[in-house]
Amino acid sequence: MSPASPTTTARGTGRKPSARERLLTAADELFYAEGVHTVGIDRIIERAGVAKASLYSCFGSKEELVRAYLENRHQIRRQRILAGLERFESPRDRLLGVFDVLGALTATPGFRGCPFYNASAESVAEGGAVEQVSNANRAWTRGLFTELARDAGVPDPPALADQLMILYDGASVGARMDKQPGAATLSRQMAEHMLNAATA
Amino acid sequence: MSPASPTTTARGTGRKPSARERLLTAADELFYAEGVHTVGIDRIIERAGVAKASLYSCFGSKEELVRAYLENRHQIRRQRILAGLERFESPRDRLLGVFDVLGALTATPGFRGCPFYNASAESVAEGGAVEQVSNANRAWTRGLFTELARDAGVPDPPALADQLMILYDGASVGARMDKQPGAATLSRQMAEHMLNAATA
DNA sequence: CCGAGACTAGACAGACCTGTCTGGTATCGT
DNA sequence: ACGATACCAGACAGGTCTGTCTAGTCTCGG
Repeated sequence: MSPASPTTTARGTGRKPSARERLLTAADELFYAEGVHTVGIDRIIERAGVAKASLYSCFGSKEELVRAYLENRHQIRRQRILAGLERFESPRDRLLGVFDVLGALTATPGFRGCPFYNASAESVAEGGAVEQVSNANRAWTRGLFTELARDAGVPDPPALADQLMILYDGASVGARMDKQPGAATLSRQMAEHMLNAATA
Repeated sequence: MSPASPTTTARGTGRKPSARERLLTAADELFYAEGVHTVGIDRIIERAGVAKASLYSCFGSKEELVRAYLENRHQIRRQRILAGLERFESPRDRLLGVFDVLGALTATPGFRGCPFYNASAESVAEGGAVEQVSNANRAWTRGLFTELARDAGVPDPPALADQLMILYDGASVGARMDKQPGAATLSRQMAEHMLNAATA
């Protein structure tokens, strides 16, 4: 099924971006900015400067391209969060630091909400690629919160993780709909509050 | 969600639902279940048992039909929240009661998240009908929270309203993505917590 | 009875969609 | 030199989309 796919970096170690890489970056920009359903194949291959046959040779179908787009987003977010957490030392700061990263994320120009939720709102298929990757990303985030809560010495880490998920989602939605990144700092304060309540 | 939608220009309001009403209920069901972009005009007129010319005679364009769908949703949600709040007497219970209504909402079969956010995630237009109605609905919800917070004697009502918006959004997203309505009761607990913190 | 308004049925145009296919070009390892 | 591989350019098929248009039916007030 996978046609010998060098997932991230193709051959020449950063020299010329391969068709697959150009396709993926073009898809990332367009899909996130306008939605996976709205953007057609032609728009993507035009921006990537790639022939249509190459797209179908690399990905097989549009749905698989959408899956690759979301998986790429997942990996990037994962790395960004983990990298952002490195500067904190205490488990408590690391837990709250997730909301700092989210705050930086929502403040970037072109922020348009959670790509997984956005794609999910457009998708029709019940168990399709969108739902799979969304669930995986969600499970990872919840697992991270649980782990960080455990490190912070919280008595019931999964319970706090559920609360933090609500704050995380709420901040993401608020930043998109209200077009102001204040929601993230607010949710950070609320997370701190819930953390204090959970440890006390 | 709720059938029996009173439309604005319904003529006799007597017995047979007019073409406009049938159109609106069909659009409501299909748009919410599958997305405003995914569902085409043909699906709607087929379900409504209405000719295509009647649709364009009533609404003029698909975008206006989407606007009517969202405005209808806004009115219904507004009435449902206000009706659900009547049984509470103390301002404090009324404020938290919003999350009870949300909990009942997310527990209904076929719940698929916030219709405004879903439509917004699909829409391309920047200042189109979707964005207008979404902003109106959002402003109303925030205003309601602010008013209820003021009634509850909170020192800074808008600040608490912003926090409650995050919880409200987070519960809506969580209930949709995790397919379980537990997020609403959880967010209610968190709202109670923030309310206590704000009054203290 | 008659005419206006609401409605139905469906063909049609023009655009866009995904996906396939043919054919041509360039680069690279051997 | 030579094949393999990767890639580009674009025509094409078959479908769906919104929106318009013609033509006929039904109902009701005056």
